[in-house]
Amino acid sequence: MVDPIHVALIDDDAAVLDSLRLYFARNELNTSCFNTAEEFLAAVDSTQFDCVVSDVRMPGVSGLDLVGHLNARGFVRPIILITGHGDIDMAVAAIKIGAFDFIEKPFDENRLLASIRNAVEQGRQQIGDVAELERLQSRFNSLSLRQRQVMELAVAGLSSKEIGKRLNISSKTVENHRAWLMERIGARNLAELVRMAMQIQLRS
Amino acid sequence: MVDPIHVALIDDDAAVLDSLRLYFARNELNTSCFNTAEEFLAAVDSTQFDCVVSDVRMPGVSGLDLVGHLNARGFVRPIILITGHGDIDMAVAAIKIGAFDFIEKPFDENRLLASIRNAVEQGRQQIGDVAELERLQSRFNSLSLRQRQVMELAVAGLSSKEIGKRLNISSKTVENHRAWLMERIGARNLAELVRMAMQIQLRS
DNA sequence: TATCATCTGGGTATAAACACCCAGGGGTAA
DNA sequence: TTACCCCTGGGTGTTTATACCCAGATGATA
Repeated sequence: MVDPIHVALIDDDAAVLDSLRLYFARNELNTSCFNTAEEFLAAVDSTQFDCVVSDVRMPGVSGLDLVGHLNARGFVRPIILITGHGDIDMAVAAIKIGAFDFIEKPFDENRLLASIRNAVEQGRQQIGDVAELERLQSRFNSLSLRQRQVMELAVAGLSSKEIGKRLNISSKTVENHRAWLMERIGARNLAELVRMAMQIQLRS
Repeated sequence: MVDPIHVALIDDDAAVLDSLRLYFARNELNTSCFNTAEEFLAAVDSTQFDCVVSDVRMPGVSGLDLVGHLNARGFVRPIILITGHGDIDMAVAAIKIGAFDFIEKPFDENRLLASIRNAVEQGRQQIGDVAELERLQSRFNSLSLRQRQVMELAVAGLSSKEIGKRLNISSKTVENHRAWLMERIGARNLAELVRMAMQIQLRS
């Protein structure tokens, strides 16, 4: 068996919430229900969800707004939007800003279930990449200011001597920083360091 | 003034074709019309378009299929789909496979025009990147087999000595290849070489 | 045939990277 | 005060990289 799937379900209509939760439960989905996007946003950091299913039309923060907020927070789990009164423009806007799917009510419950399973499968793949990247980012963040400066210039292709001139320190000191930062960030050679810098989108 | 915009317009309905061409002409858009996606696909390599506007429902290759075909060919210009009988699922599918926009008929012609201008602006930006990348790719392709092999291993972080062991040649020969390929591909140091390798997605 | 690119390997010298070591000064927190 | 981390700079020796030079063998092409 795979890991249990945990779905965040958001809808201001309690009847929809109940009915979908029941359906999800029958299909081995673990569900957390929220009446508003705000409630969900308050809880999202403290719980691990595999997928978000949200209504579009809700008082306050709409489903579309929710996608924007989650993007801004760096929330990488897939978001499926459902709506009873959606139009094509809305659907296009939703997908463009990164919603995983946009489904019109009334819908075949199996259609939603299939989309969720799809979303979770794809989402879990990229979760691994994101986690890897976050570990890298935290290693980078643990570098001292000087080490970061030296890294940026080294990655730009400058020699220790050139870096020393830029930073007004001796090339020897640069070599020291260089060795320390390579060890800290876990790069075994310059090529690895450059790849790491590109992955965290290090810009001068 | 900016460069004139050249739009490829595809629809099996001659009336739509004529009416849109007129409207485009009045708005300083250069238009090439096609009755089928097949006709367009036959002409696409010999002409430079800034943007594609295509109907979805057409005999033969549909607008959705067209997006797939163009993606497969590496065609990077934005594609706007228009349709008279579209539904949300279709719109979602279109955007997911990379269509720039999906507009329902009847539509406000200004809405289409705005989307085209948007598309062209965004498209032209990435065209520059793509052209740059193609120049890089062609420089890489001009490398000899040995040079490519040495580049791959150098980019992986191996020293000339290690590369020599892998390829069963002397480290001295590797150094020669290394210098030659750096000059050819235009890399001034290892860091640049690694970045180039990542851009062309060089895999071992 | 002659030329050109490529692959091969060497020589030689300088520059740079790398791996260790050392120590003083400064700030911060237990 | 002590301990810790950071920045600074140096010493020393080894390993690589880089930049030139050289030339023979090979294969394709004009």
